Amino acid sequence: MHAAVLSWYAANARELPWRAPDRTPWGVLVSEIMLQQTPVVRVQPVWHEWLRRWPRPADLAAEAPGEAIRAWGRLGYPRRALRLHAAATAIVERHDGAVPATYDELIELPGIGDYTAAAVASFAFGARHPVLDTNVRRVLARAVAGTQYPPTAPTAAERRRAEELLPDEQTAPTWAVAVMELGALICTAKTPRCGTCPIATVCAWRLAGSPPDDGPPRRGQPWHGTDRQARGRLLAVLRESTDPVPKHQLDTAWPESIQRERALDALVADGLVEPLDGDLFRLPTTTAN
DNA sequence: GATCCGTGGGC
DNA sequence: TGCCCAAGGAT
Repeated sequence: MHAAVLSWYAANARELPWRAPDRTPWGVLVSEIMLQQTPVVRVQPVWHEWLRRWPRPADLAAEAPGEAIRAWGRLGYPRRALRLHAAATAIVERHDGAVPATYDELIELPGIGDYTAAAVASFAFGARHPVLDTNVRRVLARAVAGTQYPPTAPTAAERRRAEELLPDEQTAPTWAVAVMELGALICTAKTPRCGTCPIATVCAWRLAGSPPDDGPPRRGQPWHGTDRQARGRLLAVLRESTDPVPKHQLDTAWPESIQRERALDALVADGLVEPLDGDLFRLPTTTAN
């Protein structure tokens, strides 16, 4: 299975800037945060702008956190921008401005969990570490476990599987990115392209006749009318303005007042919005808390 | 462990 | 047309 996946990757890998030979660990870290729950096509232009503007962690750390939120644009989940700014600050304070190379150091940074720590250690520093993202989990669920989808949350069995499949340190990072790419391009969630899959002949799910998922139905999250939508509307107004925005202008962004106030309070509590005297609001100029 | 947290494209 | 999904993390 390894040889088939690795040769497929060598022939089919997308050319992405965070995979280029001249990439930096910082560029890899920024890409991993941006790619959390956000498709590659939307990340690319923003990534270029960030790396042009803030080529090193210290460059971002020197900015107001609100600038990170503004430059985040419409990637979604803007808390990621805030945490990336906090991570840059921590990198300057704890690591002399250099992105740390080990999983244990990386996972201590804000906004970096198991996946991102493993991915940065692996892709930026060549470490041997299981990288369990949604793509890898789906590929292993099908190819090895024989199920259409992985469990809702990563399990010990999945980790053991990923560990067992991990090749030597020389190959581990390429293996990780290759399986991810296979999941992204071929072994997709909805309509897998089994006809062009390099491991279709050994895929347990395929060999079992591609049985449908027998787990509980995966529930989609509601959107219209939610606090999340309201927060998005409010923050969009603030991103558009470099000047403080009067509250009555925010009121036009969401019609329902109770929910609007709750969302605005939550944004302030999260440190994404800074309240000023005189019913004015803006993106944060200083770190909250 | 369940919830919450944005956004937009594809089918 | 909605619904599903996209390199998760924090609480």
